[in-house]
Amino acid sequence: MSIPSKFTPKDVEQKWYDYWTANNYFRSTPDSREPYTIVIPPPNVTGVLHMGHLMNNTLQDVLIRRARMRGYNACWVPGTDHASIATEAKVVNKLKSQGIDKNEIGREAFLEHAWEWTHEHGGIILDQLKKLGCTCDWDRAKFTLDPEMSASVIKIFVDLYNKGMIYRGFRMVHWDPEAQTTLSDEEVIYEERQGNLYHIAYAIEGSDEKVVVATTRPETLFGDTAVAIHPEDERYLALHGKKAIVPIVNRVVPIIKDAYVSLELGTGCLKVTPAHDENDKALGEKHKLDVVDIFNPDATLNHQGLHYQGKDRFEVRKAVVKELEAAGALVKITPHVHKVGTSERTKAVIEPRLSDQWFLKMADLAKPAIDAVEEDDVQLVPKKFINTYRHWMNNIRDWNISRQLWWGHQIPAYYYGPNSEHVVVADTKSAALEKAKVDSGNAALTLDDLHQDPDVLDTWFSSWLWPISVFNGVLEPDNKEISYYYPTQDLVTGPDILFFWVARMIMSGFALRDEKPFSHVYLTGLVRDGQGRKMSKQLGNSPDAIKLMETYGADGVRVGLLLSAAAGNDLLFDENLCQQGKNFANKTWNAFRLIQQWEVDETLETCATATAGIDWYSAKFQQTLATIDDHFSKYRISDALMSTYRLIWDDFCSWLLEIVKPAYNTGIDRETYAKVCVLFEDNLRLLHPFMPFLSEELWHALKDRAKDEALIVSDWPTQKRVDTAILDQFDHTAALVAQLRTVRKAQNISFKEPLDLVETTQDNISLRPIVEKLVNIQTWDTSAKAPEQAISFRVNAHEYFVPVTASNIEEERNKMEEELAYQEGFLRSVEKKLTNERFVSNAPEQVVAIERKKAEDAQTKIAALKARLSAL
RNA sequence: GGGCGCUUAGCUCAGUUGGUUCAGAGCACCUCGUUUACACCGAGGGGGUCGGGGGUUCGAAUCCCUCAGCGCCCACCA
Repeated sequence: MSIPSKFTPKDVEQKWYDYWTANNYFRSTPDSREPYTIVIPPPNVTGVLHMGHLMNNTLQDVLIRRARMRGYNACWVPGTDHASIATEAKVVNKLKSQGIDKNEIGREAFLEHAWEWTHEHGGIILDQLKKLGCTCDWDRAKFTLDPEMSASVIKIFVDLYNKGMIYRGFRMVHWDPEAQTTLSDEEVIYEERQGNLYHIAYAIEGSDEKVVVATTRPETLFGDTAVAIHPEDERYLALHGKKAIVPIVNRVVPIIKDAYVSLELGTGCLKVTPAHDENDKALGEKHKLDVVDIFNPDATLNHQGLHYQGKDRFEVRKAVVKELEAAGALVKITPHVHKVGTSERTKAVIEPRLSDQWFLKMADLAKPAIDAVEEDDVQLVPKKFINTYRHWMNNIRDWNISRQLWWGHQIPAYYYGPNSEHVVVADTKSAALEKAKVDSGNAALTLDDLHQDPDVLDTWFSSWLWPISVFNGVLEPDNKEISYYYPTQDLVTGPDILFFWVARMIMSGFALRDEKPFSHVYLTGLVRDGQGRKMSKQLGNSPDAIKLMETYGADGVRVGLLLSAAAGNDLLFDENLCQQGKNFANKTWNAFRLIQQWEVDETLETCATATAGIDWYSAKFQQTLATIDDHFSKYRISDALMSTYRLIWDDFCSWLLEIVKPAYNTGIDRETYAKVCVLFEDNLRLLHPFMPFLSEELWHALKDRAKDEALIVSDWPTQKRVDTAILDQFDHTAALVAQLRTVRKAQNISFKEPLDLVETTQDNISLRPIVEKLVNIQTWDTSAKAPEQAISFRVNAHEYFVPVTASNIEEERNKMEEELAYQEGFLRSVEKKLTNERFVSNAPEQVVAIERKKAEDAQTKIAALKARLSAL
């Protein structure tokens, strides 16, 4: 026997992955089968595998593998995302470390660096997915900046612009001073922070009076162009019609009256900075106030900041407070907790800023996307996310899609005219020129007169087309691929990008194809550490995915992740679960070793024990298969795995193999051996989606089984009628075996010493040979006469006795008395219910009958116990 | 501030419509075990008044109210 007792994943993982690849098993092309499609949530091109990816992609692979086995044309489309802001930030940092400034080298040179970086780090993450066993159709791998993908993005922009859905607007937007770009609403994360409320006195023009405003941002006073009060605020009636003087800048500004101002908050008096606050901007427009922008793009102050020009906003805040204090204008500072918007990517504090940006109108897009989810055309798993989704969609705002970045799809808008005041939007610059000539009536325009908008599109503006663009459905809406694969079946992703991505894909699906992009959205939970903290690089609590796979094997890690991954529930990652996965691999491996070493003896007949065991397990398998299929249909993947786990570990290994196992030095009959092998193979089929490497290895290693196909493309078992009678019988048998083992243990009788068993009730169980073998029964007397000195126990309605010597009688008596007391108590409680008039008259007959039966049984037991006790 | 969700064994979680099969699973724990697949194992076992309180009902982990704790999403409030 040369098979090692431990399964070593390293030896087989690469081998089988190469084998699958060589045989093109992941490849999908349209054919007559029904498609089953998943598009991968494209990871950042320069990213590395983290726990979330492991989780996500394991789930997708499980679904894809099972679909493939069930005869679907399974297609899993992989790819990567250019991740505009994230990648650009990385490249900027890299250049900075080399002393290179992005703006000095210019756009083209910068993009060269970005591409270099992309080629250097790009695709690593896809290779890591291969290690995990992911069966993506790699020939289909897409990158959001691929020419075809980019052309799709540009075409959609142009189309939507022509339909009037994309417009350019001067708006207050979220500005990330670190990345120096605008962000969409979704990219801003609000954090609660401890700050201060600064009470500052503004002088009233032509008087010695002062008015006190409260602000969290004193540094913005340079942009103040008004002071606002509530028109009916009795405290400030005297201020009506007066003007205030902004300290430090000594700007005279009007005191405006607006009901927007709250009487309760702060001092009831508000400084108005239209350039740097959305509400103030609204006030400013209403009251025709000046707009004074005080910031540079990096959030240092510009010339409006006077002597603070060039200094950072937070530095200025402190300095301004000091200056105000020195001038006696600072009334007081009170602690104040407020929400601060930060950039999702750079974590920088967001600055509201007025600027020209491109927006996509969302309201009309949202309608069909809301209906689809409401009507379950697109199912969210788990369902609870529907509330969040609905709320967001119903309150959707226009999407700011332009970014002041270079890495991405440059907006196909071209400006011309003396002050670049005219704009045309077209797929190409030359097309734009033709349009501009028509628009302007100036045929003399040349390409040099046109200047393309320097901004790029939000990364999600390419991602939202993903399920369509990966099949080239934008450029060729009727091509064979998109017609066949779209809509896809399942999408597996995290709830953190429900709005960023999922909702927008649903919208684009209906907008572009009048059809949902997928039928189910499986939203995984966040992977957290043992203390419930989010896994992150900063905390250093995220295990190295590759190392994890090296330690536990890819199969072990897959199992470890899946075991505690109910949809939508955060999962507290615990390496012990990977260990459990590894142990399970080893257990299955050893089941194989056992079967493998059996020698077939052609002279042997099939014995009754083996037949009973195989009949039972066949039924058990069918029953479990139905359970597993049901779990899958409800996307309860970890339950499906747990059912598989218990089927193999408990039912197959602990019961069936022990039942059919031949005695030492004897062979096994041909039929039993063959049947066990078939059952083992069926187990492997169920196991394969979860543990692809181990199962494929064993599938091929099983002796005497000629196979011309790989497990990965074998058939998922089909459900047959379940023989429930044999399952009931087995439950009885298993309970009897357990009882007899307990007796052995209690009486300290070794397994080698055969037991005699007496039963007073006629036991017709057909699985009796199993009991005889597993607990070594010598005689089984059904004479219905209880022996004098014996241990007794019941299994269901049957009473059994094991004759013993006098030594343990006293213990047995105590046990019986305890049992008697329990049964009498139980009987009392049931009778109490039955004598309750209201219960008997109100409860359904069936329920009452059950209680009556319980009482009857208890009475029988009590009578028997009393008889036994007196006989002892 | 608004909305949603969670609280069941030491840990992570199942518990569909209130009622046989409802108080469960896995891990952990305890006891015993070299019977030649596996100690990454086997056999057996202990453990929860289902967050607190109240209500509806013949009957509640399950429905209602309330309190407490936790989490998530949304919101421009100085």
